[in-house]
Amino acid sequence: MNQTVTRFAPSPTGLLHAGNYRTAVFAYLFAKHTGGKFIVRIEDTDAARSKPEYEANILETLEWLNLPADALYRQSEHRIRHRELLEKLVAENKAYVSKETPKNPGDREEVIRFRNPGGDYTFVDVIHGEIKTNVDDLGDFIIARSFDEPVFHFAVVVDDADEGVTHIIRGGDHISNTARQMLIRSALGFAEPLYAHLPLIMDNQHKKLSKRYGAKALTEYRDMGILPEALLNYLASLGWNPGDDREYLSREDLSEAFDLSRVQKGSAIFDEVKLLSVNQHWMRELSDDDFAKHLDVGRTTSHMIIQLLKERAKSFKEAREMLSRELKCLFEEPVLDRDQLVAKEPKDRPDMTKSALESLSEALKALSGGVSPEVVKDSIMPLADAEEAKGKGGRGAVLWPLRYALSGQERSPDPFTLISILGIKESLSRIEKAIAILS
RNA sequence: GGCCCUAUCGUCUAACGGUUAGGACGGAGCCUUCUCAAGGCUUAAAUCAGAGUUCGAUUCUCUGUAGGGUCACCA
Repeated sequence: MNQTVTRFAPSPTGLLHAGNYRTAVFAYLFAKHTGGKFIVRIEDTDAARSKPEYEANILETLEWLNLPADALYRQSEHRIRHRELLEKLVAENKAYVSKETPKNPGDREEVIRFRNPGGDYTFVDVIHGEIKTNVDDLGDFIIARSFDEPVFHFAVVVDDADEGVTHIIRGGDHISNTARQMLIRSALGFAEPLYAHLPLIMDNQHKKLSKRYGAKALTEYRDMGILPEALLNYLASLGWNPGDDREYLSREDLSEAFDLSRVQKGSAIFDEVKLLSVNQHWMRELSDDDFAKHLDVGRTTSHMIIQLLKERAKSFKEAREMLSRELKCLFEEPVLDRDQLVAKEPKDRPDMTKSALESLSEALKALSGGVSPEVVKDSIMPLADAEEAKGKGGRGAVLWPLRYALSGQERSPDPFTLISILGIKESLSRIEKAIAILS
């Protein structure tokens, strides 16, 4: 029968954070799961604070997350309708124009107040069950600053009804707004929608995520190289689970499995460490081509280098940093330090390190062209094992100088992989230079 | 402070009223290993407290406690 309609209704008064978009994710997934529509409505009734660049950022982020809206509205486009209904309420004596003494700059001398009948009200929240409130101390609250300037509570009710929203999925911080919106709704004679108030997302101080306390704009996550799949997956897992042990769900998996009945009641803390680990998972799912595209560095990156990055990096930002730090030696010749080059065991025997490098060099000369790490390993390990058998310094007596000669780094990928990536010729040249230092 | 919401490992969470309370991230240890990373194995870690209902409560009820949200001519 009637199709579900959900909406995401952000106000363009700042950059939005994970908490905001988590509600968008849930509203979107619920709509998709039920074969319904997902509406985005920009709540720009506060002309003074609304900014076009914030609206642009919201739309850009939604596109990046790939949460396409079936319809896009701006609340300001509905002024005429709002005015019409405001006048209707006043004509019916359900609201009235009230003389005021302005308290703050910008306050009007005349506003429109709702005639509050008072009493107890109960509504059924899809997630929390029955929630009851007493509406007496709300008084005759303001619903518009003038006939052309409705206030949030009024505009939301009208727009949700006009746009046919069936499920109002929003943050739990709106629970206390629900009663007054129900009052307006029923005065207007609109049908009652279903409410689903999501648990809030908290920062590590256990406070509601907010711009003020440093919550990141979602675009910052994009800029640090988090994949939209990862953010979507992680956001969906905050306050919801698929009912089985799956941790990594694609957009399709999520739309398929998402249901309001498994939404958590308690708030959740946003954990960037876990987000990073989810991101690593999705980075590894990428093809080499897509990985290189996201990596977005000038140089070409081979399959093997991408493998190294997939093993290590949890974000593309981190991957780029690795390319200019521990993996730098793949692209430029390292500067070697003599003391570092000499094997730790046996101690202070540069002569032995030198002869080890010389035998390695000989062994490598037997190879040519493109060699896999396995081939390199096969030709080199016997030398290392022989050293170990002699009991002088173990494999490290051979492998450490080798790896250091190639990388100039205390930490790096293993020497077999390095040789395979660098090629025999370049590797031999680096080993020669290391031998020269020891001579 | 009033009103409202919530309560399982550090974090995200699972568990028809009956489980050795499970998984994931993070931590620790071991294996692998010249280093780093990855991988494999193992491990520590939780039902907020107190009553009640019940043969039996993580689960239902009440009280307390704690945390959070909200109290605008913002949304």
